[in-house]
Amino acid sequence: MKKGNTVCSDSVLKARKKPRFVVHAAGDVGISGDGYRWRKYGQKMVKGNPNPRNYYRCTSAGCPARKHIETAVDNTNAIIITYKGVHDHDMPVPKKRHGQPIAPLVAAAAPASMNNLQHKKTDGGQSQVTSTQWSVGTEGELTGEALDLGGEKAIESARTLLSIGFEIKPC
DNA sequence: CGAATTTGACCGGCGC
DNA sequence: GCGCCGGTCAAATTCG
Repeated sequence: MKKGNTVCSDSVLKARKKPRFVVHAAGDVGISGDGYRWRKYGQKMVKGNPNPRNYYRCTSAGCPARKHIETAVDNTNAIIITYKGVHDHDMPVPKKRHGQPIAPLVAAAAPASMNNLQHKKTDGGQSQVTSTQWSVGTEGELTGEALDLGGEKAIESARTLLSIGFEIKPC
């Protein structure tokens, strides 16, 4: 809609990337897999962070949920997930998956739990922002730090997720 | 064939 | 008032 020049096509023709999607942190596995389906709609290089920030949006129609994922500056193996908004629908069962994923990964639970809290706090449910920083170790090490704007609950949630994450095995 | 991902450009808001 | 940065969209391409 805003795009006037389609320079994009040129660039696209120039050289398309082969690798579909390169995960991120070491052993991330499902860091961004919160059970919902996200569609990447943008990527930007933010100052102060040599790593690009990825913008994801819930594929569900009408769902205002958004997710920003960026790699921590300090720890390249740590990612900062910022959730904005809440899902106004249930967890859509991924059609491509085996019917039902064993269990949502660590990060998976994060947003879900927080959503609950937010829902209570803001009946309107408009500008909720939840930042969660996950540090992924080498193999199955997962450390999560929930940095919320003032939510001990968020941290607790994060903790819960953490536990979940530990119990769940990538594969 | 359908869905998802990638990249560049545009727009709006905020700061100086 | 101008400049900069962050955030979002849309078209094209690729993969399952």
